[in-house]
Amino acid sequence: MNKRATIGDVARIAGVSTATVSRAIHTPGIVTESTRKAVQDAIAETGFTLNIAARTLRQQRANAVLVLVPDIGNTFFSEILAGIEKVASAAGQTILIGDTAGEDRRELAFLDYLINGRSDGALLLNGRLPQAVAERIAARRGGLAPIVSVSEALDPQVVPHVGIDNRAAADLATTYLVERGHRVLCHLAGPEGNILTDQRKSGFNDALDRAGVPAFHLIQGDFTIQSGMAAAEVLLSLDPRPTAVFSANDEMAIGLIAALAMRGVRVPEDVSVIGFDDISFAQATIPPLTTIRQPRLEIGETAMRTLMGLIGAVEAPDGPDLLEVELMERGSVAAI
Amino acid sequence: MNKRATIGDVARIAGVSTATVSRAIHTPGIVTESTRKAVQDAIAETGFTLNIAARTLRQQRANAVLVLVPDIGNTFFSEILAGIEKVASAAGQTILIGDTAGEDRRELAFLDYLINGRSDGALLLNGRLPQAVAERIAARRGGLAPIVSVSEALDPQVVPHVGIDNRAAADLATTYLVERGHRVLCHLAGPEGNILTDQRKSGFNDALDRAGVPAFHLIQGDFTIQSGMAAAEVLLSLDPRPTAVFSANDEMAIGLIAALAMRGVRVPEDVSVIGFDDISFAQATIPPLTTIRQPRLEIGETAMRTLMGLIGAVEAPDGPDLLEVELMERGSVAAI
DNA sequence: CATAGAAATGTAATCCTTTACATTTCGATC
DNA sequence: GATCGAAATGTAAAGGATTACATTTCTATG
Repeated sequence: MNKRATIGDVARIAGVSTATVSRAIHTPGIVTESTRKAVQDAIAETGFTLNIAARTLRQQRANAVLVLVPDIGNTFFSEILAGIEKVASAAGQTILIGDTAGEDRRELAFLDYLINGRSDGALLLNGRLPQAVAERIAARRGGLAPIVSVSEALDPQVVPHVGIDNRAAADLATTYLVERGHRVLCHLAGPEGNILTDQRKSGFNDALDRAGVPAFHLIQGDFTIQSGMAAAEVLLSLDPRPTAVFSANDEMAIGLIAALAMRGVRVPEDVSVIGFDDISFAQATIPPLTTIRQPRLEIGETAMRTLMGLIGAVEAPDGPDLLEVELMERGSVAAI
Repeated sequence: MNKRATIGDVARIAGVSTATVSRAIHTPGIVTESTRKAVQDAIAETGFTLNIAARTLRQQRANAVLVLVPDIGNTFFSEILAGIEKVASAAGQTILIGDTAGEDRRELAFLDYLINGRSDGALLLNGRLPQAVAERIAARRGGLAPIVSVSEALDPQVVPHVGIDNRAAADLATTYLVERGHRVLCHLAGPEGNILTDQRKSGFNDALDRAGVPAFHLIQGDFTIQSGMAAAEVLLSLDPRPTAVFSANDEMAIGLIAALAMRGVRVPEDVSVIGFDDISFAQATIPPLTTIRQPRLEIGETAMRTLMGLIGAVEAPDGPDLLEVELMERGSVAAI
């Protein structure tokens, strides 16, 4: 490949100045038709592409946003990412995906992108904002930091948030079980210290309180298939034995159902299971998993729009930042 | 947030030149101990971070590589990405993940990163190299283009490739079925025109040829859960009815097993199923899925190392570029 | 102590684009 | 055709780091 063409090369060939080339590219409306044509031809001839680094340096704006994901392998995040990308690419923004793998060190390394000019803003799907960054935000004068938390809220919530009402959604799931006659319930919860765990747990409790159902159990998981499988044994040892389980996510529900099947316990005949998220594998369990669907695509889209509003790329959207969930009735819950 | 500190601010405070600051940061060995200390203090005082755009512009190198994924939601890719990231971050390289969503337009937009200076190289997980880019590579004089195809090979293979021997792995899976007495086999294949489909199909055929097993069926899927579910009906209508199915990936196998269960067909008693990939959900099917495990983490690591060799960031690794698979015996295949 | 050579540091050019400001060109109007 | 205002274009500075080359400082040796 030859040396890359610069805007200067294009200018020379088109017989105009570099300023005009830049204008012909970005604001074609303000140059003469013939100039535009000449520049276009010169670009085609040279195969010119804008040097992004030079633009970023000059504009002091990267036109890129960072998306921090705790685990890119978690299918739950993928559709949110799709929503983010959809809005981003339509707005000419690049997204940089950072997989923190749950490590603080990596979180910080990625959030550095905010100050080293690599990105203009960040979307946090990891439910955490390192102390150092939070302080920086607090110290910031004028305007919100260009950060939006998505799906998993922050505590304290120092930046805008887009997601669902987890408490209400958990209440919905639990009430669904209660309405079908279940009186001994179990909640397969997420890891301790996680805000989603707390919110869903509290929705579960609220629903039982309201229904006047006193007996329930809690099993602590960590959102993985494995922990769902491990929960099966605990569940079967419970007394009184629960007739229904509300799992805080689908992965654990899927693991639980598989482990129960291995032990000869039938779902939903012996025990009903309802999940949370509606990941794609939820429809391929045996039986298909009844679960709470999160509007993931929409969450991603809304979050990205909100962030762009913060950055000033577009005016802030006025839609809701808590989106509606949907209960997907499939085959894993039976009435008693 | 105050105006960002530049290397000039640091230099002034430390009482040295910008050149020395740069050296203190990148090659601390060549500055005096006291100078290094002064610079470090000044950096701490100002909260200075390198402006990446300026560095990229000056060095003509982005220290970033593009990873093109057809669908980030596919769990298969996540662990490969983890391997890539592991090697990348250890080498100070940033990875830019591009989800092409199978769209040519997006592929091209992302590959533009190679020429607009946003990335120094690309890892292709999508099995495709747009014609325009292939031509550019062919026209390139001196050295290989900084592109490596991963997992899914290119046709023609114009750049280095890292993955597994798909033909041999499919042969392994099929032979496993034959050895367990199955004589009427079915291959649930991937989408037409996909190189993985062809390679796995040919491994399936080879194994049957060698074993002298003539009867087999082919069902065309598209690697999705849905297509696996749809395959169940076709499978049951086949005559003679296959006793075992080799699915070209786990998603389809999982869909197939679920759909068979709905129809009251038992796995593995009535029909055996073997998958391919060993995604995390493979251990939570009922029964747990016997499958071919790809060393995804290792594939990602090797690919990234190979790419860095091409870029010149490190010397090229001399390891194999076709890695070993492993047959995971679980519960979905029975002997006849 | 003079001096050579090595080590440390400094100076200033360079990477490429955008954009404020200056200048030219054009068309319309009197 | 002179003049004015608008439209189009040009000039050159700025953005922040790296690095080739130049210079200074240090160390060791005769």
